[in-house]
Amino acid sequence: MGRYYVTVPIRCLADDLSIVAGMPRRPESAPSAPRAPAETSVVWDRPPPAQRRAPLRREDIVSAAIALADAEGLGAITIRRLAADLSVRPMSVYSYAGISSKEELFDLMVDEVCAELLLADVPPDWRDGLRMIAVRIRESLLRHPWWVELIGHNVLLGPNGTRHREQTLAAVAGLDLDPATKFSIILAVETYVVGQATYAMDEQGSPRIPGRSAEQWHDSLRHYQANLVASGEFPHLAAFGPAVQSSAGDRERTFTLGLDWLLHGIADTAVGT
Amino acid sequence: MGRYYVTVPIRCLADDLSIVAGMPRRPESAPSAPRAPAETSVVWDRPPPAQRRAPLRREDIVSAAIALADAEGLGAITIRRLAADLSVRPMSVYSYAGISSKEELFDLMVDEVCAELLLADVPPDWRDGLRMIAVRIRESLLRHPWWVELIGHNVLLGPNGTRHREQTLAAVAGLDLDPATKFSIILAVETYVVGQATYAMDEQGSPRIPGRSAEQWHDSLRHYQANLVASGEFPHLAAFGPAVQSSAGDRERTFTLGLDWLLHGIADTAVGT
DNA sequence: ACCTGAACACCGTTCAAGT
DNA sequence: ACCTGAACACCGTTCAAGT
Repeated sequence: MGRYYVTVPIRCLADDLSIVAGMPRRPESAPSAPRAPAETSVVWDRPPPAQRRAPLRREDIVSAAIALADAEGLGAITIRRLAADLSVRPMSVYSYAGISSKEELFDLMVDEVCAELLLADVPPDWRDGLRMIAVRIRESLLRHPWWVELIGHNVLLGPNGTRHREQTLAAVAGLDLDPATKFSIILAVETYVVGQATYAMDEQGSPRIPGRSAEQWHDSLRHYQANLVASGEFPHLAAFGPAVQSSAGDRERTFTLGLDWLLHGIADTAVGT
Repeated sequence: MGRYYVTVPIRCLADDLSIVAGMPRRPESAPSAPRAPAETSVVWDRPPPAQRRAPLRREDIVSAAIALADAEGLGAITIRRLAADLSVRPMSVYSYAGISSKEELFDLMVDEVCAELLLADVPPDWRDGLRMIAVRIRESLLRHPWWVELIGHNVLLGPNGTRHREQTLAAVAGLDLDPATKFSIILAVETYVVGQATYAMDEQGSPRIPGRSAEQWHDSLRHYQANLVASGEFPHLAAFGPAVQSSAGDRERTFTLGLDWLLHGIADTAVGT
């Protein structure tokens, strides 16, 4: 909780806080109480009716969903949980967000994150441009790990996703290549980034056995691996030692190395620069 | 249904069929009927009790789960559905598979798929080896699209996953580089493949609006994109035309191109060959 | 001891009823 | 017309009861 808050866009955070701070219309599900229990008290005893909050906007719901997914993972996103966070009934999430399924909420979340990818200026040099875009994507993926899970199923072609694609095309526009090859270049870079982020995910495995913690599970896995290596059937694995798990710094170094290799290969083979 | 059957390993298919062909112990949930309704008929009228099938083995359950996921997607995998397919009660899936959560079933499925990655011989040339491994991973990912969804969360370090890693390490063992760089090379190639497969997934989007088909949804998306392009705000996107969606052949060409770029970059920058 | 029926605490979504 | 309460048809998993 709060782990990613530092890096979440200010706007999202502000929206979310305003929601939390706003007077919830129905803090817990009071069984549709009558307007005012006039018989049981004097008016002065009763607090004034809560300021009827302005109706939820779609962006409020999307921001809250992103904050929830950042903090507790995609699995925590439930229409009912989201509704509770927003002090609203479940079905209101559908009507206020204007979605007709949970999947469409995910679409909105993905496109919102795509806004983080947009550059103020696209560098003139294609390598600088692609590198900058790649780094941006990586940062957003690490900031919103749930995006990795959605990226295969939730297309990136909402308004912000389209703007991002336009910028990526702009980055390679100057190259003297046919469109198909340009497109391959873009895809090669973007898929590389997505793959790196995907692999980075499995560091934070969820527990397999309900009672035990993720930490215990990782210990068991390490133990299992050590036994395998000790069997002697895995000489190359043994040569690498148990230092295979990597720190965040290692992962960034590996990412940069691979990106350089890829860009170098493109420059040398496709572009000829 | 049957869409991937051609490419599913023979063993899986055979296992699954034998299960289907085997006499289901309880075809539909008879409300725990008494052993033999002796009063209503003569023995000769009653069929002999179904041959008590040998207890399910873990591999039967895993094979059935893989076949189900191949045919209907990861979302179709439900303990209850799987139990029904195997003519068994839900809780029996847990006991016979020896799992303590659905997540562990996924772990077993992933490791089973890892067996498809193993090479009979690792080519001596590092580039040949990595290319062959990359192609193998890609083929398995396309054959089992659900694997893409699991790859971030379900570690690849079961018995078969470990064998696969050993082979990948063997492929680069001959290089005169420090272990960390070798590991970066492996990760760069594997993550590239995973990323390519991830992007290939979003061709087959699931429907967003319950009533409508996925086809209708894609049409709407195309229409939306066309409108965006028509607005004139996306000159580079417009220059590419609507031919952005790609055939399977295009995707394979893009994959191969990018893999060549990456391997070339590695050879030129890291290896110096 | 192994296995499992019934129950529990959830889901997303439908739909009829409210305003 | 917009909004939503209650209901429906599911989940994964617990746990006590069966064998």
